[in-house]
Amino acid sequence: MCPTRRWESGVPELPEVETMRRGIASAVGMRIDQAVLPQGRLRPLSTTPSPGLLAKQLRGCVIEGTERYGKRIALRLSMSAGDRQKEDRWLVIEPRMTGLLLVSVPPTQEHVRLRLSGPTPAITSHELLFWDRRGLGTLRLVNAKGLEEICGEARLGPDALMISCECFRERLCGSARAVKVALLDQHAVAGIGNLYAAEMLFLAGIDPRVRCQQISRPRWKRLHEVMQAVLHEAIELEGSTLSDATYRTALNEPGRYQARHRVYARNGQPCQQCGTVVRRIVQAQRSTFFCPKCQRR
DNA sequence: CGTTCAACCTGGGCGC
DNA sequence: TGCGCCCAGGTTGAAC
Repeated sequence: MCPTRRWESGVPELPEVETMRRGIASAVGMRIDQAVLPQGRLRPLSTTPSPGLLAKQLRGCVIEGTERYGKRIALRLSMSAGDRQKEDRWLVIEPRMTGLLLVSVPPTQEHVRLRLSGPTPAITSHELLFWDRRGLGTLRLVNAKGLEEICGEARLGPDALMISCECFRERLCGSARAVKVALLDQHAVAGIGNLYAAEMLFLAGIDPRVRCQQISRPRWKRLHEVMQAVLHEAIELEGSTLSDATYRTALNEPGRYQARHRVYARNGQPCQQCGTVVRRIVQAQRSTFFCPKCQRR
């Protein structure tokens, strides 16, 4: 395998989505005066028949708060005063591969603002933008029951940042699957994607091919610790941006956790800990990166 | 139960 | 220089 090949993606996983959620805090308390949705994008709008209707339903709603469920963001919306009899709704945003949430940046002395059109979205004041280059992301407007159906525990496992060590182990330890594959299962634990799975397994010293059943209790404890440490550190550094075409913060800036990557996309390069060449294998049709010496069965 | 595969997409890398 | 194929990965759903 050519070591120079760039396995760069940098898609929104838990740290990136949490950074987006924190980044749009300025929109909380604001009313949606107008929603403009592109026609023919944002594919599976299962609970909202068309972008036009969704735009109509959003108009007048007040953004009351933001929540995150794994890799999804839910904006809690209340109806405007005239519609007070209606129940709260949630706009559930799933960025998937290339979805971005951006807020307008109040102009300051340091900014030169050029309003342009083209491949990047033009940002104007007091706007919240969802921009998705590849159009795989989804927006769904649901009530409390709908939120439970798509983000509840029947659908998503406990959030990786919140889950206790015991619960984490119990949900995974009986599985015959390779631990790397199991970590990506959002029904088991929500929020982990391909990049952070590789990083946490490296730090825990666990071979990604080991079956969950074969992992000892102390190693589950270690994995749980490094999982939460990695996710917290990645949130502090506002996520990972591996090429300028992918993830950005809500202020359209790159994340900084990529400087901390130990194995992801480093195949062919020496392990920073032992010098062994980092390997790339494929598990469940996804790239897995690991150090064959530091990570043991 | 677990896995494999295809589909949804675009843009960058690479072979020819 | 350029055409066309391959590939990244989150999620779903079907087939085995």
